[in-house]
Amino acid sequence: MSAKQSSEEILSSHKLKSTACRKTVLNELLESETAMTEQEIKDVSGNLFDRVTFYRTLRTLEAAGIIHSIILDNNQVKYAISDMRQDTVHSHFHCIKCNEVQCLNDDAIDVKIALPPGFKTQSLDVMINGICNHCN
Amino acid sequence: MSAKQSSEEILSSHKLKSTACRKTVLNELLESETAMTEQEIKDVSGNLFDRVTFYRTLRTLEAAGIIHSIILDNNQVKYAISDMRQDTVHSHFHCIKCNEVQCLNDDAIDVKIALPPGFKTQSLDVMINGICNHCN
DNA sequence: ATTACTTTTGCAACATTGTTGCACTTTTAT
DNA sequence: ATAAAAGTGCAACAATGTTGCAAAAGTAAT
Ligand SMILES: [Mn+2]
Ligand SMILES: [Mn+2]
Ligand SMILES: [Zn+2]
Ligand SMILES: [Zn+2]
Repeated sequence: MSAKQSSEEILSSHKLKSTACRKTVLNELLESETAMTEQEIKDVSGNLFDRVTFYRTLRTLEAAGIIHSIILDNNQVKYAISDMRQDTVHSHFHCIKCNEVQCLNDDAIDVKIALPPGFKTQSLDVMINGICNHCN
Repeated sequence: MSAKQSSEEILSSHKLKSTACRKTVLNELLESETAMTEQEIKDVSGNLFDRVTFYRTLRTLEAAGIIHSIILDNNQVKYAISDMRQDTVHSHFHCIKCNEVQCLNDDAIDVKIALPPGFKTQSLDVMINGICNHCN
């Protein structure tokens, strides 16, 4: 809610050390309108770090709940900043033309489930594939 | 619909050659209640084929629309037989306890979407994570 | 500022999976 | 049975995931 936090603030509020790689990744994701692949983040930030460091940074940020990963049909993995609220349903839009992915406002989606007896829902992911506003 | 087709019938109806690997994969998936990983199919069928052949077989069957792949959070890929009807929305249940995945009857799910202007939906995937009837 | 402690990083190394080219084998239609 | 078309196994390489370990950097106390 309210003003956008800085990467430093985010890291310290999660009790994570403020390191160059973490700040870089966070800054790129904070600026980006859409979810980014590891490679895309590396490309725009200048490939400054070892790939293992990058890998571990993404794992750390994800484990802390700061970012989340989105897996696409084509096995591509994209990352996006998580907003604070932990909804049961989270949804993404994937443009089949430009391949961009963006998190959707969760109350844009209303899902009703009628599961067979014995099944219990815990969380719900929705992936909408289609054409985005830019490509339309 | 109605009686279950044999793997040979399925293959010929899609104008695909009837080969040992394809029949094996199809038979395993036809028998299975739940979606299977490539490794699981190999394991139960005795690892008779080269991994490249297996890989290509899965691609071929998927391209033909005979099977479809389901990608999980943990980057695992599972495969399941596709039924004939091509619905816009397809949903899966993923048990977080036993890791089994199954296709859901699509009319068990009702999704209402309110996308921002300019966005057009083409297809919709729903992944329900929870506890399955066996693990409950 | 220096020190001591904790965490992160880079590098090597290895596993798994995806992917292609090519020669050989199998399937399918004549 | 023969020939054309398609599939298979193998080698080879790319991309990604994953761990151990010693060096480097961050953090907090002196
Ligand atoms: Mn998201
Ligand atoms: Mn399915
Ligand atoms: Zn687009
Ligand atoms: Zn289960």
